Amino acid sequence: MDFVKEIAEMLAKTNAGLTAEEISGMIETPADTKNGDYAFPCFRLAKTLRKAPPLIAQDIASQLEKPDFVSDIQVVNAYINFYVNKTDTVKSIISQFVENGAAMFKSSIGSEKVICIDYSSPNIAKPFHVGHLRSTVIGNSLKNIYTALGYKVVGINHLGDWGTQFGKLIVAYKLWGDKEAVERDDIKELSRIYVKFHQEAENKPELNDEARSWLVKMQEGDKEALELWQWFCDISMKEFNRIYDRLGITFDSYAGESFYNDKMQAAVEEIREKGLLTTSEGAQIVDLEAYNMPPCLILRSDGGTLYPTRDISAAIYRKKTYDFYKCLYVTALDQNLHFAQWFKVLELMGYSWAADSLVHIPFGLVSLGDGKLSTRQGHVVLMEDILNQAVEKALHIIEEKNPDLADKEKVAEDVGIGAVIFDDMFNTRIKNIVLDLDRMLNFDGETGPYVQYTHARACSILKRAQYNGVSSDIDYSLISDEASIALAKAVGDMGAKVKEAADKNEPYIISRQLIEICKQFNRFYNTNNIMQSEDKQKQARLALVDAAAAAIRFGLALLGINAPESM
RNA sequence: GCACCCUUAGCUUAAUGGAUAGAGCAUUCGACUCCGGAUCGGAAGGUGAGGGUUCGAUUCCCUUAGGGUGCACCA
Repeated sequence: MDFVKEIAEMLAKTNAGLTAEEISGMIETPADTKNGDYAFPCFRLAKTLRKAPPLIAQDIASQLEKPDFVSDIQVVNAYINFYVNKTDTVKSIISQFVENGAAMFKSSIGSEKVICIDYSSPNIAKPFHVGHLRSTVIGNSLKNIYTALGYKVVGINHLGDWGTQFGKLIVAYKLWGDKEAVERDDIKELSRIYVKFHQEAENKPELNDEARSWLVKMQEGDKEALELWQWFCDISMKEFNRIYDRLGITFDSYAGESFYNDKMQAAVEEIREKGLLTTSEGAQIVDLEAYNMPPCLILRSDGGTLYPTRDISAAIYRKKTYDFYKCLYVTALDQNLHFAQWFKVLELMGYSWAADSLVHIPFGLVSLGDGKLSTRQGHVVLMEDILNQAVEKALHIIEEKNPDLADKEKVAEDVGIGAVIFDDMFNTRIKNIVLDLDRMLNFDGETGPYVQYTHARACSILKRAQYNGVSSDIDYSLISDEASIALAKAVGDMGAKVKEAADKNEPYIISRQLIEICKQFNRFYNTNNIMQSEDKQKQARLALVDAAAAAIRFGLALLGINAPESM
């Protein structure tokens, strides 16, 4: 039963002068349950009804006839507060779970519309460092969230597999590289010589010229250049895949920058044909002064392509290939201007879809506290090191608290990595993050391990009770204490939170709801002894535990975090 | 210089324009002879500044201070 709808229809019959839909949008859920389950604020009616809001509330309330599912209606100042019967609240949630299982948190509102999500997109031949974590996990979570809402999602890893860094790398490899060392230490060795290149190039600018000429050779299809390029790509992908495997992340497309090499010319021609291209300081640009933005550079003065050229080509290609409803770009906030510029260029090209279907999903900067991460200066923290430390700590805690646990390594992996992922998506994306290992590896309070622990507890009860599925005849009236009701409501809210997370493109909405469910579960757990309750009541409580565990598992899965049954 | 983002408790932060600004960490006091103490309960600690719009502003607008970022041939 949709309580909001029922209440709205009831209110629409009074002299409030609003339709049920309008009222529906005005109904609030009070932060404090003392104020009821639903509330209707009457402030806005003051203008049309020409009366003080508290009097309006009194007046409207007096016209209401209390339906069965409402236990009480109270007027507090300008609010009309509705209290839903506890049994009806619990029943409406658990019966949904009995009927649909975790599918109750999903939806089909996406109706199979296609959403492309461009995320992770690391640069080949550079180490996968903590700076790549955010795009990777946020993008992956959005993919899961949209999928749960019935969208068809295409996850795209737009690899940085072309460009000047390869020219530099080839020069560096030819000067200081060692095949065996590269094969042994793979990307670390590549990274070492890449950093060395930048150090040496400061005093020997001719190295940069050499790098450019190698890039030209790559573009001309030179055999040696392309073989080295392919080799670097293979080495990098091996490392990236190792990390993606650990994070449980997959992609539907790996079409990166090199994929668009033969597609950019057409895009450039199209921009030129549409009369948008002008020459400035030797380069080909699209002037955006009319939109209060600096010009968008399309071609370098030497004719080379640039970042916007590639993104424009890719967007056109993706629209043609996938006919997306939306295309999301999960990249750092500092690329704001870049996206605004090339989105505008596409719009000026006459692609009307560009304005509302291309969306930049920015997130805040990750720093070490003493400056920006920089591959060139070798100032990085490797993703793998962070993951290893987290897993190591998890294993240590398991040895301490639960030494007899089966599959310790696997569980430590789930918990350690869960902690890192959860920490990254606990707050709004836009916040800058100063890397703080103590915080990331803290397993107490509002953290991933807390959520996993709560889930393990719930599983443990179900296991002890030899619970196998809910029976259909549950006496919902046996669940009536405040903690149980609050837990049921937190579980029941998960579906709406998934929609909210998609609307805002904010996975933290899911993290926060998980914390809410767990908090309520632990409160419920501490105030009700489930195993020792009388049989009928035990059955009802077990159903609630089952629903809570399913909701937690579902939410963690949306974030890309595993939920072990014991830990 | 121009543009974008951020500012809430010692720290990290939440709040579709609504009721007493909600949490976690740290600090401190407590809680199973009982389902997992990676837990739970309590205490203490508050919106950078100034205007405006509104019945009502942490939220919207303007000014201002502090911090971060971007702005031509890197991505």
